Amino acid sequence: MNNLTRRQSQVLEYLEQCQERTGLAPSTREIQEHFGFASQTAALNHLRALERKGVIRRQAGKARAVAIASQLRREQIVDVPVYGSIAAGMGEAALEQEEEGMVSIDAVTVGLSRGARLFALRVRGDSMEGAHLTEGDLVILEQRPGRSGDIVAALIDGETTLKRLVVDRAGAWLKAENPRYPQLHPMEGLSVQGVMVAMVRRCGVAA
Amino acid sequence: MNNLTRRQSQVLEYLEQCQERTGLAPSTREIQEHFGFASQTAALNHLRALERKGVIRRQAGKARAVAIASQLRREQIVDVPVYGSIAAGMGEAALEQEEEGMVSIDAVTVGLSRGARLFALRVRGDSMEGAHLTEGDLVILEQRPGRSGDIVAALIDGETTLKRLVVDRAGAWLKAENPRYPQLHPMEGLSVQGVMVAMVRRCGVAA
DNA sequence: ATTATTCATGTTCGATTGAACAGTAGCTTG
DNA sequence: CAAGCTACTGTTCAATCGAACATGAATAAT
Repeated sequence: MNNLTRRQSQVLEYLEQCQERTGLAPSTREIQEHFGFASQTAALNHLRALERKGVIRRQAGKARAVAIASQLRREQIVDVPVYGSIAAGMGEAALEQEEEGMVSIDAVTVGLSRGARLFALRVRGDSMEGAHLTEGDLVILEQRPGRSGDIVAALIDGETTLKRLVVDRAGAWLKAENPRYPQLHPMEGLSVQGVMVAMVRRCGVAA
Repeated sequence: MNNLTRRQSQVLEYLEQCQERTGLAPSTREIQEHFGFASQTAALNHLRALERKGVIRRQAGKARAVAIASQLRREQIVDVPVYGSIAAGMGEAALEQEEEGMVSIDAVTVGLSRGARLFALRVRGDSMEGAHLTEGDLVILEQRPGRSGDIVAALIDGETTLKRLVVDRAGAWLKAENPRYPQLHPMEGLSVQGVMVAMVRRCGVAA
């Protein structure tokens, strides 16, 4: 795969750098200037060599028409906003506000359709330990109605928590995946804010 | 944020579409043709409007110099190759071959430095349940020597497994985070293939 | 020794392209 | 009703830019 000459690697690296910084591919003359070539043809030849080796793709005649193959092959990436840990009284409006950061991940590995409204919450406490969720885990949820057995972020009697949703003859209620926590049967109402579709854990110094 | 007119949204959508398909921003004349404008100025004005509203960034005079702001703000994204589940006798060479797919995730949320050599493995079995890892979880590992307490993929007596690394007076050994599994004390040697730095779980129909 | 490849210079050509200028029309706001 | 914004048309200009051609030199492969 890496049968590139030193110069070609340098040019490729410069291309990646440009696209990360400016979102834009450089023109042949910009490449020329960056490497101190006396001729623009030198840059053009390197681009042609990289294209021949399949590392980049170009479109004849068009300006700055350089795309890095590895980034095109990549699956679509979704940006998921992270709202703090689960807070009481979190409504639709509140979701828009308390943005804490972003997670970007490719759509395929988390198995979600583009267009789905997503958000993420950080797990607090150990009430879902039985479902292998622990303090600090980042749960990605989709805003849609939940089915029995789903892990959901739900608003129950004015407070929002992450629990497993159970629907049976007794109606809908929430079950903590930890024997030390009680089942939650709604007094007034239960509204599902989102259904867990994926999870990301970051291991710091110690897991 | 979304104080865009209908046309402006359409143009923005077209820009995103172009960059996803070709990795390239369209020229004003391509925008003109796509929307059936009779004048190229119409496209240019829409770009100017989008820039004024902060949705895109442009560079005066340069061809196709359109970058979508939300994608520039995004953190660097790393591509991690996924090798199947943990197989026996997996060496450096084997790593290069049995590629199964790719995970793309932003570098910040998994907390890893760019340049680190990364790979991912799918967890098989329940020997690490105590560390909240379960069947099907995708563990992201960095190729570097492990420290005591790290969860590592290690080659021990010719077989590779995912376990917690413990280094004490008795030397280095592996500990399963599940009381039903034995501790692994190496007979011949123990070589750490990678240290767990993050984990991604995908929830299918049922979690 | 010959050939191919890489890396480079110097120049020219024509197409692509952003930008500017001069208008027209509809629609909303004060 | 004037002012301002959106949404265009039609035209011109000059800078940008890819591409081609001629040429040369160093290195690796055959």
